[in-house]
Amino acid sequence: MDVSYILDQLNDAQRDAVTADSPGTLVLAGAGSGKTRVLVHRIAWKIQVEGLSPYSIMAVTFTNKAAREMRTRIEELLNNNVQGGMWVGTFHGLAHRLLKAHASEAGLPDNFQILDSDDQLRMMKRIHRELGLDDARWPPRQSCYFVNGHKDEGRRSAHIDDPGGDLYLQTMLRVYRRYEEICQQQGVIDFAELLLRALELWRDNPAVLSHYQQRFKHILVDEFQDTNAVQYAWLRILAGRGMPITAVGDDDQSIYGWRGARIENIQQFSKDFADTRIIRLEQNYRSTGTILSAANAVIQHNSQRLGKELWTSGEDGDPIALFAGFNEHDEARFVTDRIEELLKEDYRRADIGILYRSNAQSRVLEEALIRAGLPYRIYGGQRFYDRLEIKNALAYMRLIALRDDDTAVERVINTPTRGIGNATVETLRHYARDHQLSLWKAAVALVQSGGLAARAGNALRGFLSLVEDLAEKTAEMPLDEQVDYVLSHSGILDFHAREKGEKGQARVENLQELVSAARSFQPEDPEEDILRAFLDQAALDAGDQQADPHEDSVQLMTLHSAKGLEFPIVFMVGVEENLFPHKMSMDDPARLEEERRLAYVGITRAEQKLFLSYAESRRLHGQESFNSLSRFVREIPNELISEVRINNTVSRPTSFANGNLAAQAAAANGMALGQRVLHSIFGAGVVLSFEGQGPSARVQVNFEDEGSKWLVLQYANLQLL
DNA sequence: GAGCTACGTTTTTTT
DNA sequence: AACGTAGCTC
Repeated sequence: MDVSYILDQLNDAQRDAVTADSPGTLVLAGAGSGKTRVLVHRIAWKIQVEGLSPYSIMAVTFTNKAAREMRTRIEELLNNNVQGGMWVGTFHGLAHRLLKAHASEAGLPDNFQILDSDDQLRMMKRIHRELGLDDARWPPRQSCYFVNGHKDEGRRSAHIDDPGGDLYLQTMLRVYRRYEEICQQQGVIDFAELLLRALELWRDNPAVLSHYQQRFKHILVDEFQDTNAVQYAWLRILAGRGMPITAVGDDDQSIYGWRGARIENIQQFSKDFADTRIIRLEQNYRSTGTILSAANAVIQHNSQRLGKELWTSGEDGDPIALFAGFNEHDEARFVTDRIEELLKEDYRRADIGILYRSNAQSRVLEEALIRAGLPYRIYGGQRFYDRLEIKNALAYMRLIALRDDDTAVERVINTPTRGIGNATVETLRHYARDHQLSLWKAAVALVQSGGLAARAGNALRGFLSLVEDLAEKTAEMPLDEQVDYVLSHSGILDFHAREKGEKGQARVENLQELVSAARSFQPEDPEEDILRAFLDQAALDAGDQQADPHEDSVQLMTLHSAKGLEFPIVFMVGVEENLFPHKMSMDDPARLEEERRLAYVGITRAEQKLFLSYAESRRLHGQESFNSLSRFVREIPNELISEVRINNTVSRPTSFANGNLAAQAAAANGMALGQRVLHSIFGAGVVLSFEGQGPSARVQVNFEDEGSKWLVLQYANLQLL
């Protein structure tokens, strides 16, 4: 068979990585070095050349998007559907699949449900109330961090040492225990639990483990630097007896340490998996030589690296542009001005990415883009399935599937309002706690025993029969009709329609969108209960975060969400000390290195042109701060950078450290930045910037009607207002 | 049950 | 600054 198509068009290192037959293979894939390509071609190689059955291959990713992309590209390359039976999915997705197949061995009910982060937080709030913890002193969110943090490290409450007299640990431990108890009682599991249970399933059931050890002949793991302790242990236990494993990752792009990812895993790999071969992909096909030199220079300042240097056979390209704005508005205006120029040069809006460290920075940029009439799209933000109205609707669906789901009961027992007030719910909670029952069972018991006032009892009975009725009437319906029926008969649709303003309208539209989602939903396994599959998907899949890719628009996102993407033009904004690196990360060397990796990720997103900008003064969270240029920019060699001046001429930077020079110069000339002034011809405006002194002193004024202009102070005759 | 006010929060995000 | 939430009142 001719398999040259698998190796054609690959460079030597890529070819090595695709064909390596070592038991352990660690591919250190630099940014833009063709990582996904190598993974996909390696799978094709295993199937077509080594003769592995797709059934015996497992490929793990972190996001559903990455999993989908891998599937599609395998399909394209192999030109048919030979991937049937292959396990391709996220860690969470595969763990879920495993637990469904072995629910009883894993100690779960057959119809267990997934608790997403929002559900988890609500559950935690209930536990705090039950344990009499004051939310002000004990924030429920912190308890979630505590529980998740320990689960990510593989520790259950029973594994945590006696905290002795430490009140904080004592309390957290009580919360953790109770949380575990309640989840078990209700048959719900959170995201971290999904992974931990899957690990324990294999650890404690040798027969189950051995089944999968015999089945799989090769494991491939994407973004290995993002694995946490439990994911790593899960892979180790499966591959334990010499199953070949390929890990692909980049230690320089590890940016999720704060949520449990352990960069050490990639360093540990060659020690834990026998005869590991390390292959480096260093040739970059994305960026210009200048951009790569900058990226290499920055990342070199990190210790603890496996070592890698990106190179390209392409052009050096343009220097990196650096702009110092007077404040964040000035910075935003620079960005939109530049975008308008670029659009005249044949770039499309979608070619442009604006990257920032924190979400709060987007607002000013958005305002500037709107003012300039530039369509934009923000990545990330709230998931479709996290919206209030959608969660309400899904809560009814969840109750149809599993009545014991307390989170769902709490959410909709009085939504829409049906006269079940707080007092009734509180009685219910007590009864449930005292009798170790779910809220649903407690409600049934209370209604039957008549232990409630007549009005409350009737209202509660109404809720119970509503849910029973929904379940009964929709049992035989196709999924979308079922959703539609639930929306209208639960009263949720009317409830949200009655909300005033555009909010209600938007919510109704989202609910209608939920019906369409149900209509086009295709379960992976047609045998499975479709409602359950739909609910699982809602919990595990973020849905399409980037709505409508058809409209040509500028792309805004955090540096974190930019990982894996690329743009011909990149603006990295807010490159200031305290913001980037973020001040929360500055005193810990390890976290500072993670910030630097984030800078590396940002720089390497750019294909042709990279713009860096910062604001000498920035208002954030209502606080004005004056920050100097980010150390990461100072780590880029000067000759790669050209400083952009406000009048759009370009020159070499004189000094980087002059954070507030303009303000000082202005003050020396009796002006202040931000000062309102009047010009005899141009009218009123605000002083934006200042430079020079004596007869050459120039001032930049943003006039209300004329826009911003540089004027020689001596001749401008400005009147202070 | 709606509307008001006071208060807390605000790094990064997936599953 | 801006937004969400909790708790209060009518």
